Amino acid sequence: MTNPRLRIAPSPTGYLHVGTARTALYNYLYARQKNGVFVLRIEDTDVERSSKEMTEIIIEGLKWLGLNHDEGPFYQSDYFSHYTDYLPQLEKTGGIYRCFCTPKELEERKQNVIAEKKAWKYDRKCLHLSDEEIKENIEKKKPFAWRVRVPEGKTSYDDLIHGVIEKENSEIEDFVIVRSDNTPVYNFAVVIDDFRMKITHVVRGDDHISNTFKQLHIYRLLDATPPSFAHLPLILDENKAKLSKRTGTVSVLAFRDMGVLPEAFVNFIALIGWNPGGDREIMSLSEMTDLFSFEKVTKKGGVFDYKKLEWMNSKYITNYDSSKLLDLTMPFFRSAGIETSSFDREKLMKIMDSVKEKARYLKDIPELTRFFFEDVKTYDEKGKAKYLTPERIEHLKVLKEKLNSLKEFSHDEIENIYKTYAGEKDLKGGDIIHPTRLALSGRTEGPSLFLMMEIMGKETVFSRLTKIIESDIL
RNA sequence: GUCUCCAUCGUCCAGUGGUCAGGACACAGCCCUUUCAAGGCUGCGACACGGGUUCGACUCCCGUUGGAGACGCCA
Repeated sequence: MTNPRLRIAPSPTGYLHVGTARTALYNYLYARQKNGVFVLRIEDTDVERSSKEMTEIIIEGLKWLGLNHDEGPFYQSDYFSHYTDYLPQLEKTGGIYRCFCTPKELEERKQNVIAEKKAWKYDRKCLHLSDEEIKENIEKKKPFAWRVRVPEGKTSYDDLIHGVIEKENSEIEDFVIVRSDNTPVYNFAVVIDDFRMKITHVVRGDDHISNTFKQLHIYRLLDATPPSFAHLPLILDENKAKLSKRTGTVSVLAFRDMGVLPEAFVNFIALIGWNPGGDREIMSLSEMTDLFSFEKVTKKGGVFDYKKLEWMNSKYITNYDSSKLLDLTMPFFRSAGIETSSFDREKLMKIMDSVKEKARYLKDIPELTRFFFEDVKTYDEKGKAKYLTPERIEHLKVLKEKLNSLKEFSHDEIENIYKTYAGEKDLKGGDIIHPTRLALSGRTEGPSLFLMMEIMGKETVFSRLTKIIESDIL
């Protein structure tokens, strides 16, 4: 067998949906694993709802995730004529027919049927038109759509995830493939595209299972071998309904903008509906590529658990390369209004390292590190009462003197001063550490104090200590 | 309403006839500690129900119930 060809075919809706991202991921993993080709195709046959910007957002999202495509992007709207080119061929088979019913007529008949509490399906009115009637309608230039005539019998296929799925043809209506304005409908465009692009595996959401039966009939009329299908379980919201814009964050780029690392996001969504077996959870894209298989994809829809994403993201941040982390965090400093230019890169990386394991999102980092960059303006109220007692400020005075004698203002040296002083005065470390931290950062929590002092440097440490010692802050 | 899919802790997954039903997130407690985190330990917590098949069912079959999805000249 030749190398597989897979595709992701999003419709430009203004954002890259989390579900689409995961579908893209599984397509990508399989294509890469089998040395296949991953195609990007934009399904914009609904011209009114599509735009260039929307398409770019999707491409940007895919790029952020690192799911690079090999071919495309192709735009369905560029190929409108291709679809209708197949019409004569299809007509010859007798498998399609013209439908002159107007949307309005259809709607009326549909309502009548529903009123009787019956299931609506196209009533085949136009299938029974005589040749003369058809001719007459055409001469009168009455607009028409093309419908597929679904034959008697059953339609079935072997889904890579669900196994054999079967449906009575009587349950499938004669569906439209070309609108009366001569544009193709989704189900038709998809089949023609997949056929022309020689797609071998169609991997998409569960919600397309019912479309699959219709598409199978088009393949039949085309006399083409259908691709393999894999229908993925849906990603659900807390209410176990299909994740939608209404019920949760659905845009992939929104996660980027809150400071989720792409690797963490990919890892997380991969695990909704798939697992290589066993207890493995943290995996890179290339590891997943080796491990992926459709057999291991779950059938059950999975809830998008923000808490677990948060955990996974913090884990990734902790283990991330400091330099890369810094680059990705810069925009967040900017939007937090923090000026970082007075620090060199080495120092900035140290700052990153000091808070790496505390941040859940990149957007947390500016607030976690603000005091490194700006003077302390406010001091934690509770901390002030608790730690900045006169007695403790006395300690700070002495400590400041001792620090002054230091040749090297480093973590270890500073620690030595504090430990020794605490021992001499029979104090607990916290008795001098907490007041110092508060004086230097205005806060009661933060990075390890001695490390913090080393990063800040002697000058800043002294000026901030002085401010506390000399002011009547109490 | 019709059709299709699905069914293990609150959530994400392991499990493919014999397991004390395992891990992770979340939650609770304890430990560590220089605060906050992180980390370590412990706890809480599930095979939807009813029939079969079998020496034996979470695992196989049927049904019930429940949930979801699709029923457009949207994609």
